[in-house]
Amino acid sequence: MFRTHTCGELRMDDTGAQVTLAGWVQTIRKFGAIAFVDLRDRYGITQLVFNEKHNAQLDKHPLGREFVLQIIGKVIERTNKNLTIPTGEIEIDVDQFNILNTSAVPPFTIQDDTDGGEDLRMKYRYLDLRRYAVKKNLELRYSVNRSARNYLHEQGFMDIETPFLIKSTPEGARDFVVPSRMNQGQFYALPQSPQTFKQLLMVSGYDRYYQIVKCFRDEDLRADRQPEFTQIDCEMAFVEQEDILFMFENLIKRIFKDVKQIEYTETISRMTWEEAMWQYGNDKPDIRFGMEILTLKKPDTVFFEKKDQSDLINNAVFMVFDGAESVLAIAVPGTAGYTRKELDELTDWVKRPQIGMNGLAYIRYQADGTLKSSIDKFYDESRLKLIAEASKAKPGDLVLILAGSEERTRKAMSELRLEMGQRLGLRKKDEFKLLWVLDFPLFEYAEEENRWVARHHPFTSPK
RNA sequence: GGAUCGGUAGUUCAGUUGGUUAGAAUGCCGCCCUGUCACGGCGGAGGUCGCGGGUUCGAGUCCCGUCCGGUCCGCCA
Repeated sequence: MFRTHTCGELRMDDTGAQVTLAGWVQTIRKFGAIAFVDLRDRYGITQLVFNEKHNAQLDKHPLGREFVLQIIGKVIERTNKNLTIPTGEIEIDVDQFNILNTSAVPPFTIQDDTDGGEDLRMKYRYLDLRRYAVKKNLELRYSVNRSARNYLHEQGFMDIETPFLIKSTPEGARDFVVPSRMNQGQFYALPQSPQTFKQLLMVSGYDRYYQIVKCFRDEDLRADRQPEFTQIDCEMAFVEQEDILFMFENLIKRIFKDVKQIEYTETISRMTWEEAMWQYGNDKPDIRFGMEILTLKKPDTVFFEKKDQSDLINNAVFMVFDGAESVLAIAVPGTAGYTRKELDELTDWVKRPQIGMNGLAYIRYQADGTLKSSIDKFYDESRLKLIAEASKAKPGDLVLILAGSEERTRKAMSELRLEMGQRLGLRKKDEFKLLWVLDFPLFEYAEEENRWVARHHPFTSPK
């Protein structure tokens, strides 16, 4: 047998057994005549012990990191146990070893906290994939995939493959294109999603379809966005909105349960796209903390139906607010004591090109109930108090105000809110809250056309 | 396409106002070490400071150009 066990499975119960292992050399620790070698494979790490009897062979063929070895030896109990790894109570007293392949010195360390930058790790992807942290990510992905497939299968969904070389079906993004050999000068497009095919399937009566499928969009990258990505694509026929929400709410809960052993029992809360943008300036808001946005001013043209509170800031002859399309505020709890230096630093933060604001106004709602602000010249204390209270500030809180164009200001305020939430430790990594943002367009009856028409939000509205 | 930050040892980075021989950590090599597991100790090698031009007595440092990479905007949903 090439190997009798993996490098992750031997335990105290196996002591005394003769085993054959194969794997990669993780590290070598030499002590005069004896040497410890950590042997790694996909399943774990097992410590090997080499001693004097191997010296002659090792002098001739020294080992190095990432050499591939096959060894035969006996499982023995360690005198010094390492309880931080599952195989840490045993080691292999090596009898014979065979160098299957040597290795050049790797350009970065094969460890969780590798010293390699991203570029280098991508260049040597086959080395990066050996790292535990990367392996963990692939395992997580596989686990989510399996859980979703199991659930959808149980719910009667059918996995149906759809073509990749297709006729261009414009969806908004640029198509990736593949030249056709048979039809010179003509091209296939790669699908931006299986949209038209799944509609075809619905028409044909395949009323529950799913596919975990690659999609291609020839657009520029972002840190969290790639031109090629995978989505869980589903379609149901003969259903209402509630049926769909129920089905996929349970899909998400199932994935959390299968993958992370987390029972998410509460009903997933819901919010319309409009509410999300109004309260948080973001279509994927972090609702683990408050600090909701107060709209002091908004342009008439904007999508929102709610009214702004412009009466709170009007008639002050303050050009920054008067000349701005939108004025937004948030109340940051317990930070009225921020020093001038801290506020200047925050101002610089919103002026960064990534945020792109011209400045930041603030109101300190001090613990004693008095108010101080950077806009004292334009608003007396009673008006400041009205603004602060409209933003739900309490004594001890700090109100931050941004002004500018609607789109940029709302986006900047969303970023500022997240940043302040981060600084105050309100965005706890181990806490999560699921939320439906229902961004499906609302429908309106158009008299003149005698039909229902979708009221799109800005992202899907035609140019 | 635009803005912005970066590029120095195998790797991750520091390098002051332009000034002597460009440093640290880690990795690598050698010697020592029989219980390590981030082993330890001693010693050593390792540099086209992305590239091209300019300013200067003198450039890793300043200026111009160019290439590459990150982030954001545009774009995408």
